[in-house]
Amino acid sequence: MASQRPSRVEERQRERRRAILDAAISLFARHGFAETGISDIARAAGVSHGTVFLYFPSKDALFRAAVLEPLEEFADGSLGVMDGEGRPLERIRALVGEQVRGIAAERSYLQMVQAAVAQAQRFGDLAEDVSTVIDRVVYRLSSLVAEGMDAGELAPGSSDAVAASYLAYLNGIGLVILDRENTALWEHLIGQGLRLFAPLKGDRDVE
Amino acid sequence: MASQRPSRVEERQRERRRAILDAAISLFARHGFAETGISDIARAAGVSHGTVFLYFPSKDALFRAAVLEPLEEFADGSLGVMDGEGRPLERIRALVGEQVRGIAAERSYLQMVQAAVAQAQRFGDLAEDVSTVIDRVVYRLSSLVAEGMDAGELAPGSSDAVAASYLAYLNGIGLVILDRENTALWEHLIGQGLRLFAPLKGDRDVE
Amino acid sequence: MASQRPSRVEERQRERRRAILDAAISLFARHGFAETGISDIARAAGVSHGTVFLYFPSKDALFRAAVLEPLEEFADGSLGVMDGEGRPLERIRALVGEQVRGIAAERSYLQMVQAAVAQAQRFGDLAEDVSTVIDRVVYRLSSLVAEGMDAGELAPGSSDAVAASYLAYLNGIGLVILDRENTALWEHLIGQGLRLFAPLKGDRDVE
Amino acid sequence: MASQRPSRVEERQRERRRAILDAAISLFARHGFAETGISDIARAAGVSHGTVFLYFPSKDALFRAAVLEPLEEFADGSLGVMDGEGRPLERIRALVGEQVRGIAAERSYLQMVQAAVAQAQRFGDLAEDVSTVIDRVVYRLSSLVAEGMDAGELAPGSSDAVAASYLAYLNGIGLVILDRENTALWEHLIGQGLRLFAPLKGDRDVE
DNA sequence: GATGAATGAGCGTTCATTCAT
DNA sequence: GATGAATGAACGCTCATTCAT
Repeated sequence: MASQRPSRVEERQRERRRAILDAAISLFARHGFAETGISDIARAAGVSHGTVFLYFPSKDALFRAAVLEPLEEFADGSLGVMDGEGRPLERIRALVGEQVRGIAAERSYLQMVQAAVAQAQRFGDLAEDVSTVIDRVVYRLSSLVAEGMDAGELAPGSSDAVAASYLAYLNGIGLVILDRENTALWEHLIGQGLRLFAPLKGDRDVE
Repeated sequence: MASQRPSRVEERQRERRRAILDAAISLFARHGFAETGISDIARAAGVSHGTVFLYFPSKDALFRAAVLEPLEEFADGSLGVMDGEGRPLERIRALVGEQVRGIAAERSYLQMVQAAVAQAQRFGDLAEDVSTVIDRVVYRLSSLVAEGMDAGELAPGSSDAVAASYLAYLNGIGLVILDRENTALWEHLIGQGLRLFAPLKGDRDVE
Repeated sequence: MASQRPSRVEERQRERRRAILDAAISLFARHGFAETGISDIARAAGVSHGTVFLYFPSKDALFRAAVLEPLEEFADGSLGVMDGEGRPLERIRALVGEQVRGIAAERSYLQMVQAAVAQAQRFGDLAEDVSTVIDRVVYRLSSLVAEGMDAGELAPGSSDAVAASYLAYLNGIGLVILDRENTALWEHLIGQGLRLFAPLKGDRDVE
Repeated sequence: MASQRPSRVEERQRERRRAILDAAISLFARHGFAETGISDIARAAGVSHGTVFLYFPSKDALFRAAVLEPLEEFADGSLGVMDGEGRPLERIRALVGEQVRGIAAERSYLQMVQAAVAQAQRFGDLAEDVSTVIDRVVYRLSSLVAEGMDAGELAPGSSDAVAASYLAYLNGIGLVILDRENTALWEHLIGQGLRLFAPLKGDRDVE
């Protein structure tokens, strides 16, 4: 069947789509939607600007894909960590450490997502779709937090609020802490992130 | 003297400038810089588009004012609370409560500031000026936190990291918590914000 | 009668009109019609831009006056020389010497007149009026040349063509000889101008 | 090879460039730089106004080309005649006859060149480039005149001044003699032009 | 009479999108 | 499928002109 072994043509097409999308993510993120031209993206992807429209029906659709695809990868990665092994607090520590360290490199991408959400009307369902993806992560995190509370590893409280506040914190540091090189600071920020989960004394072997 | 009582003309001009600036803040914040036309702002302010250029020399300058002027008000308010009376933790509690409750209404404004900072090159000194204003607040907060640590009200640690993480958190919840109506959640978010300061047991009479 | 002794107000008004017109001549000549703003003229004349419209009904009308008034002075001066005393060739020599030396300073004014004539449709009757003034000079010069021919001072021929060619030459050197400082060249240009009149041998005591 | 025979596309592009440039020359010359809109040129050339910017990067660049390209053709033609065969005076006669007859059709083009030179600061190097092209012609003419003087065909004097005065005269008649139809006058103007070279008696078989 | 704030038509230029090749 | 020439809507900004003060 054609669907089983992708022909060389299909492969080439996937590559081109990927090249265009990667260029779009990088440029939209760094310069914003309006300040990025289709021609800039085409040049960065090594195709003619006409070709971009073969793979994406409009600039808006390309932006949509540039926002959603990395977000889904982020969500999948996070769910993977949370579904991993170990006691709840261990998994939370792993999650926070990985995400805080990772977020420092993503300021411009985060900014693009914010812009997309901020202009919900302009970009149609995009904001909703972003929320859906993020909610999946928050929801899973909330249940992990609840587990930790039940196990006596975390101070009791609203697991939903804890999960939401952590996601907000993660975004916040990614967006406003501009000093990317100060690694001591970023290690402190991991500890600060953990404080939002209020781990109980006995477990405090870190920070 | 003429300089003591502003003439009717001067008053009218101040009003118009204000109307234009308010319209600009609202529209830039909701739709972004590039997606907002001078004509849109003029229409919203009830003036002709030519008039906008009587009050601001360019779209960039208007954007600059739209970003900086509210930011300075925010900074002044925050410094006022931190310089108030009471023990350090009391003042921190007052600050967090006020700011978290206030930030819910400012998502789109925050988004505009983020956009300005994200495109530092595009907007020249604006990003720097934003940082300068914010740093004033962070710096003051850091010294207040240090005071609290010394007084034994807060767990010891890096007061700079605490201050920075709180500002990031504040931004983060403003930007990503879209559910503005859920007041129970927002009250929880105040508590979560306080956790970043790690107040010591004895003082925990709230939440 | 009011018309006999101009009141102080009327005098002031004449002065202002003059100041505006002088500024307009200078600026239109140096920068062209479209590149000169009413505000530039007002500033140079020391009045507000609104005042310009009290003295001239429109920018076009101001341009018209800026072109015609100096032209009329030029014509009056030329006619004065031609109506002076002496034999025809003497008067022609005086005219050429004076005009060639004078034209070097008027390049930008000449350019403005050319622009006005070139855009006849745009500036309504202005081109016609310019022609009328110039024709008065050419006509008088032609009759002076005819006199000189009859007197045997100039080679016989079409006095109209001689007069027209001289006026064209005068304009031409004013417009294209950019080297204003080279006085030796300009003295030669006087001699070249006289050649257009073909003075007969016996009279050649100059150059 | 593709490079040998221009493809249909290349041909079409050359045509379009030509159409735009011709329209620009005509309109800039008749209405001036500022008074001519890109849209006017596009309409006259039968393309959309966006297309103009595919062929010329800016209005200024288009103006530059509109001024320089015909000037270079004029210079090449003139040099061709001066480098031709025959004794110096014969070649000068040929040059004057051809150029005077030709200049009658070029008033508006000349006016455009004048405007460009007059606003040297505005148009940057354009004025310089115009001078460079014209100087080539003046320089060659001066050496031809010197040849004629040495050969005893022309009255002795400053060959530079003669060449400069002739070029000025040519410009002058092109600009100020508006009566394009009066062919008798134009024939006289050829004779007047020759007078600037002061051909010596023996050769005077014309006029 | 003199001012300058206000207007809005019009400009040069960009760029997403279409389509003939 | 891939290209890039062509289009035209939309933008920021200027400035002649009007008119309330």
